[in-house]
This record gives sequence, C-alpha cells and structure tokens, in this order.
Amino acid sequence: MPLSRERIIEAALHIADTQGLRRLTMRRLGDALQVEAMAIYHHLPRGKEALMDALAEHVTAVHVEPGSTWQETAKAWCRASRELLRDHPGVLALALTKPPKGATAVAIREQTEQLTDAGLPGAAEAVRALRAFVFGSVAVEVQQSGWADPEVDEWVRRDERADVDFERGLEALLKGLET
Amino acid sequence: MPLSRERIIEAALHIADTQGLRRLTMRRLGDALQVEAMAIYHHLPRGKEALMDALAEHVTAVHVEPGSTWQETAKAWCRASRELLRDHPGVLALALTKPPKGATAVAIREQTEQLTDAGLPGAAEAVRALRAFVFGSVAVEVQQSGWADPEVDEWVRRDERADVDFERGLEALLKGLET
DNA sequence: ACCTGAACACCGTTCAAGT
DNA sequence: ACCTGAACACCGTTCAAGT
Repeated sequence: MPLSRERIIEAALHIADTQGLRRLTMRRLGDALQVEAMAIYHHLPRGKEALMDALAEHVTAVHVEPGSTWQETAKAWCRASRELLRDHPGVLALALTKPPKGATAVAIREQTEQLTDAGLPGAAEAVRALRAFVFGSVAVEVQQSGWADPEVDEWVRRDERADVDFERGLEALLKGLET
Repeated sequence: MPLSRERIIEAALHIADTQGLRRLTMRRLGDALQVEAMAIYHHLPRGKEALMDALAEHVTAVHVEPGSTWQETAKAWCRASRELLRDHPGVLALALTKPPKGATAVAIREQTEQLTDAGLPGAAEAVRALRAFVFGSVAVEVQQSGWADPEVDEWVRRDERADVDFERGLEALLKGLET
C-alpha cells in the first residue's frame, strides 16, 4: 500500500488518540507507516504544521443531510460533531483551538446555508452558538473522563449522564434560538 | 530578583500568549528569565509537564465572592472565567483539555458549594453546564479572532457581538437551570 | 514521482560540579 | 539551597542522492 495523505492522517490520529498528542512525532509517525519520517514531507509539504491542520480539519469538518425542520438539521449536526470529537480526544485541543480553515470553513458555511434555507433568520449567530455548545460539552466531558476513577459503575453512570445532559442542553439551546 | 515558581509561570504565560505554545521551550523560558534552562527544574521538579499543569491551573482556578442570589454568584464566576481565559489565548488549549487538578479542582468544589449554599439543588450539574458554556464561548470567540481580518471596524464590531452573545447565552442558561 | 541517509539546529532532561 | 556546563537521546526539517 503506497503512502498517501489519508493513510498518514489515519495513522497520526491513532497515535494521538492512544498515546497523546505530545507523543505524535514525525519519526514515530514514519515508523507506524513503515517509512522514513522524511517521506511524509512529500505528501504534506508544510510538514508537522500541515499535519496538525489536517488533523483539526478531519475532526471538525462535519456534513449532515438537511432534516425536515431547521431544528432537526441543527440537532443532527450537533450530535455528529460531538461524536466525532469524542472519538478523537487526542486532537481535541487542536479542534477547539485552531481557526477553522479549508474543509471546516466550508462545512460551517454549508451549515449556515442549510439553516437559512430552512427558514431560520440569523443563522450565522445560531451556528456560532451551536458550535460553542458542542465544543463546551465535549471539553467538559473529556476532561472529566481523564479523572482517575476506580469505580467502573461510576464510569458508566457518568457516561450516560453526559448523554442526557447533552440532549437536555441541546433542546434548551434550540428553544432559545427560536425567538 | 531570585527565580521563583511565580516568576516562571508569569514568563511562560507571556511567551505562550505572544509567540504561541509551540514556541514555549525550557531554553527560551530560561533566556527570558536570564537563567540557564536547567535552573527551572529546581522550582518545577517534574519539568515541562509540571509547567503545563501550572499554566492550565493558573487560567482556570477562579474564585468569586458569593452574590445575593445563586444566579449572581454564577454570573460573576462565568464572567471572571471568560475574562481570564480570553486574556491568555496561548494556553487555552491546555485549559480546555487538561483534567482539572489542584487549585482548579478546589475552585470547582468551592463553586459547587457556593451554589448549594445559595439554595440551588443539583449544583454539580449546574457547575458542569456553566463550565461548558464558558469553555465553548471562549473557544469559538478566540478561534474567530484568529481568522484573517483586514477591516479594523469589523474587528471591533465582532468583539462587541461576542460580549452580547455571551451575556444573552448566560442569561438563557441560568433560566434553564432554575427548573 | 517517491523515498532514503546524512546532516544541522534545536529540544527536554540527567547529573556531577560549582557557589 | 540554588544555579551552571557538559552530555545524551530525541526532535523537525533540508537537501542531495538514489530508484
């Protein structure tokens, strides 16, 4: 299998999620791909900076099918975003912090248009509020899961509670955006 | 002026905020403090890991005086937290991502007690929701300010809008927590 | 076009040594 | 107790060279 941008990003995500972002180095990434680190520069010309950008984009560029109401569209987008971010805690810091570019910027514009087309005035403000809600929810949830926690039962209960908190908060936020 | 934990953290914050977290190195930090990098280890025995923890704590350990109602206390805490995080964009990624320990964990417990004492049932859930709101708001705001933006007028308008968005969202969230 | 090897400047950290 | 100097293993990146 030849080296490719996609394979590089996939391997990098795996390292970041399992070992932490600080352990994601070009040399280790090369090892994981059975290649010398320098080979990566051929596919990501700006090197590690380009890799970080690509990882952030990969976990923040979300697309959903338009629902029957703008509320349904917004919900689908929030749930999909949350799931994607939760699945990749290793790059969460990048996702919450890097200014949206490329595919992420496109996805934000797309979502704004979807809500506008579905009849929501002030869709740009709504999208910002929804993004803030998702970011904050995931940040707090992932932070908490990093706490030392010996009780497995506690774990499960805590996870389920994050789900209901998210849905409850989402519902309240959508109500607030209706006015 | 002798080296101290406080001076080290202050200098590190300055480097991170002005040049970015990636440029905060032990050697550069030593230079800024007019000392060899190795001297820092005497005040922060776990080295860079301890430094990162200390920076995260410094921008997330917030205390406020109790207000006349739990709503006032919560508002004061949210505003103070937002301001502190906004003042230090260089370590925002750490603040949103590192599990709360030490002074931050203490501050969270303190806030939960303040809200409980002021008569709010389920204060732990409320504190999580408030933290998520602040984190999400600041993340989106700082991300946006990282966008290329030639128009100064736009800048100002955008900043003011972030303020009213924050206050509006905070008010709505507090209403939602009353039930 | 795609990958390697050697090289360079820089990094975090240890440890013995200085005061 | 507090700081330095030298050393080590590791890092990102460049560039000429191989195929």
